[in-house]
Amino acid sequence: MLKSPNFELKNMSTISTENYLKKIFNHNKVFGEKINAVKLAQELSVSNAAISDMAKKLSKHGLISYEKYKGIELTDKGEQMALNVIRRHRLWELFLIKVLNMPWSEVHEQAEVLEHHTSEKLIDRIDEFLGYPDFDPHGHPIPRKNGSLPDAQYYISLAEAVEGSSYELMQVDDHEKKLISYLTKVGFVLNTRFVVIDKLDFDKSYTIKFNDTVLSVSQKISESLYLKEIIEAGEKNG
Amino acid sequence: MLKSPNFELKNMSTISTENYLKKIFNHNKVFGEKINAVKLAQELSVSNAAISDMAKKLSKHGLISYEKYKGIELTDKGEQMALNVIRRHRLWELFLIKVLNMPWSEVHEQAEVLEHHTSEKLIDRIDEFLGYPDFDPHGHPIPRKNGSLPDAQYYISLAEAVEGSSYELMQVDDHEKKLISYLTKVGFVLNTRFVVIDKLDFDKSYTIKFNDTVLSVSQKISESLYLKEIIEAGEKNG
DNA sequence: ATATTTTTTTAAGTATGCTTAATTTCTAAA
DNA sequence: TTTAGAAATTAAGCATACTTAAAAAAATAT
Ligand SMILES: [Mn+2]
Ligand SMILES: [Mn+2]
Ligand SMILES: [Mn+2]
Ligand SMILES: [Mn+2]
Repeated sequence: MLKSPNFELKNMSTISTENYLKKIFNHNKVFGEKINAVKLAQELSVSNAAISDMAKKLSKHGLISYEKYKGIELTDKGEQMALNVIRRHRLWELFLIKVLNMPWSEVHEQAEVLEHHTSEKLIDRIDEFLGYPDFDPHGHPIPRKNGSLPDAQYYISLAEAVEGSSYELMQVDDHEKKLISYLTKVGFVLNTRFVVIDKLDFDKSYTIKFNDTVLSVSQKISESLYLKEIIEAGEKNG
Repeated sequence: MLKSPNFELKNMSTISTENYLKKIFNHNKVFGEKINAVKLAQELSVSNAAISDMAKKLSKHGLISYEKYKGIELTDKGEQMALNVIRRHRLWELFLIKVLNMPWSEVHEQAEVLEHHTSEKLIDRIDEFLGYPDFDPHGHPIPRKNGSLPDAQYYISLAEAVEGSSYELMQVDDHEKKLISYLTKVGFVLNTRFVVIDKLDFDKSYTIKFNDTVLSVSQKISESLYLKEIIEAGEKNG
């Protein structure tokens, strides 16, 4: 009997593949289109050659469909796997913050690791412990056990906010550790309600007020903060 | 400038090395002597050649001292690393059981993975959450952050117990998932108090009674159960 | 239609951590 | 003290997941 050839269709769930699937999924979610190979390489900080290799493997295992020069897309199977990793990631994030009081700024990094090392039974326990939550601490929806996603909430970014209106901070991009540290330090955390006092054309910065704090927010930061407008009692939407 | 040679003295903390260090430490703890290479290979289910390779690496990094044909021993540095892994393992076990209600029988396996993927900050939070416990759910001491070990408690195994005496179940070997499932099923869990009713010379099995349950325990199982004798009020030890 | 640029693949090589098979080194028993 | 048998090492190879450099393929611009 011959030695088995390069690789048969086994598990195919490694840390690397899980991270590839997640990136492909997220790009599609955010931009509504397939990710192309060069972009994926940049996002994952690997060479184009690495993408080429990996794309072959993922295709062979039926996790992506890849037409070269056209982009990479998840199959249903690949999407289910991606959702599962994202589920583990977001449940961990919430758990680390809510239960273990880890700082908001450190939680993403640790979840990025734990997401690959968590059995189904363990993640179910965490889910149960948290009361089957729908959103993670950054406001992102947590995929359910069955693979469905809670209704996405479409927030506007602070960069789209209007002077004089009131908002609640609902979501923050979680990949910039320093940003999250900063927001925590100044007390501008999730669910904080604030008013936009001023919008400076000069540098596109915003001046906002929450509690008794007046804060100037640069354009760059304003693009990472997502808000829900607060309609005051008595006002009518329309 | 030349490409860096085979390997410089970098981190040297990988899943593999952590598991090697743990095994070396535990053997020494249990048997009071260095582990020899062949034994280590068996324990880790790898070939002797793999041990040879890895022993070279661990030595080069100052984590073990290895005299061939004489055995492998941890250096102080290696021992601190081992204790750290064991700390993470045991804290996770306790956390998974106490906080997340995972079944006793599944906890070891999951901890075996998580121990390699837990930042210092996270494990400190878990430690704090649990109130800086001294013992894990199998009765084993949990190394402290500073590397010290709570005073080991020396229990006797059921195989050494005496007919007619009362005991409390204090510790169970955690590597046999099936054993732990079984004990849980029959209700013979940690801290159960029981009386040894009978000791059969025929097959070295024990008959014990706890609550209203009478249980026959085979020799093999009896060797994995560790007990503390209960001195009844009024009795005197001596 | 042809040329340029971008995208993609191939080829060769690295590191980790294993394997089996062959060989060497050492211990211990006769 | 020779020697059989452990114990340990070396050699060659595999799998994963990367790298750089070179080549090929397709898209785009002229
Ligand atoms: Mn995150
Ligand atoms: Mn990750
Ligand atoms: Mn354990
Ligand atoms: Mn382990």
